Amino acid sequence: MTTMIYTLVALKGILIRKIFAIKRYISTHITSYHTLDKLARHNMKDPIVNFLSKYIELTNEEIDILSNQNFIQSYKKGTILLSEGQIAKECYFILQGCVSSYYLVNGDIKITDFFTEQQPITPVSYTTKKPSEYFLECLEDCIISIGTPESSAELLRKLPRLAALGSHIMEDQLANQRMKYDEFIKLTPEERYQNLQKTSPDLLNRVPQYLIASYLGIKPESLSRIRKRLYN
Amino acid sequence: MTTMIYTLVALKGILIRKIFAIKRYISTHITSYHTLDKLARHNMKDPIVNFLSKYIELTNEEIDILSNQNFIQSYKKGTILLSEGQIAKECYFILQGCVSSYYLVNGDIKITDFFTEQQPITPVSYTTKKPSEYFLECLEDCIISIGTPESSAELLRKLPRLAALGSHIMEDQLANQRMKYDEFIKLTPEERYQNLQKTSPDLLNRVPQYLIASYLGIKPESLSRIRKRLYN
DNA sequence: GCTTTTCATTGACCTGGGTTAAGAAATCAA
DNA sequence: TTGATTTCTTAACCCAGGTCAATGAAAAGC
Repeated sequence: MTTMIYTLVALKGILIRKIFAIKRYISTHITSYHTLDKLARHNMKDPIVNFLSKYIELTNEEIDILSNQNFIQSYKKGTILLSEGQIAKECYFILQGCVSSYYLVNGDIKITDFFTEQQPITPVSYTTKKPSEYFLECLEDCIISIGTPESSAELLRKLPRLAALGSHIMEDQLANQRMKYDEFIKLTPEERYQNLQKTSPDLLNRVPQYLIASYLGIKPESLSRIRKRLYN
Repeated sequence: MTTMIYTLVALKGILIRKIFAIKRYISTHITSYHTLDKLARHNMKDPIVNFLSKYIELTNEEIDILSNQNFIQSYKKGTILLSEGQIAKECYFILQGCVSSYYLVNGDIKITDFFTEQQPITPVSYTTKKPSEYFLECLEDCIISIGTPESSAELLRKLPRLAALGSHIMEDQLANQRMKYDEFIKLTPEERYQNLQKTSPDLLNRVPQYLIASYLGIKPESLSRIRKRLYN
């Protein structure tokens, strides 16, 4: 029940119906115009509708309510959204940019996930209220919709129909998590790299290779060798 | 929503209020008395109450309804509950015994999970209605409570209060799955073995070592060497 | 009981990834 | 543009785990 609400938080602030609204926001909050360009390039519009339409159809009224709930933040590349030991007070939905989650074990980084546009991030620490064991860090300048327990409760009060969504989304996340684990078990690092090339080639271009290596469970040098091997 | 119901299926048939009931059942369905002994040894009683009490308190009336819904099956060691390519029509709750889930990749087994007493099994294929990619197999003689979509729907009709449970359980499962993945990423095979010794020493005694090895992501020979290394 | 099959261990050798260190290439800042 | 920093590649060497094969030990079948 709690998580049902919590995952919904991720949806709270997301409704941006026109790209103009985004542009307006950016011009007042962001110095760099890089991000603006990217937004235009990616032809980003109505991210919430895209996301929610996977699960449910929204009435215009509901869309309005959602869009009025927006709390959007922008972060510079390198910003740490959540640190080890800290208790997460927010959850996120990425409108633009890329965020990584990683453990710091014996001084080096172990990437467990990359999150990009239209992905919700619900830190374990957010639901458990215990200190986080991992970090969340912006790998690019980001525009992110923020959710809190209060805001999600309020949203649920206004749109009780969304309650059913929570478990749908949870279901998807569980399936994803299972797939990730199973794939990791089944494949060699080399196969995992090839898999990544197929499933998310974009990541390989926007994320530094040494982070990709970490994500694949190997060292950057090994990834170099694998790439060399594959190109022959 | 669907999974909320589906996970509940796992709870459907579980209510066995007295060990006598189990014994009665066993004596009519199982030839070997091994299992009976084990039940007595493990002091097994009210498994459903144990399990559900983690999430909710049940009234006597509810307990009665649950116990009337029981559909319990026994399986011989080696029985395959679900095969690759098959669409799962049931989900399970283990009353007694041990079940493994594994992929068959290039002819050899990759264990992803062991399930034992009081654990629910909801195959991915059961929720997605697509052919399963992995197997479920009894590693011991098992007594298992079976759930189906129909039975879960019926149960939910009678005990709508249980609906809230679904997402709780899902939440737990998601957290577990995440932990498993993260641990796999962070630890070496040797560390994973030591971890297993700590967290579930029982498994090491009841499951053959070559399956443990597979679960740890290594070959039996390597596990032998690791054990040798650790004992010096 | 005996036989057969399954499981665990050991040894010799191979291989892919880790480690270290150096240099090249790309990115960033001024 | 230039210099500094970050990221990527290469090479040499090491080591844990994989592979193959042989041997025991333990279970399972009959």
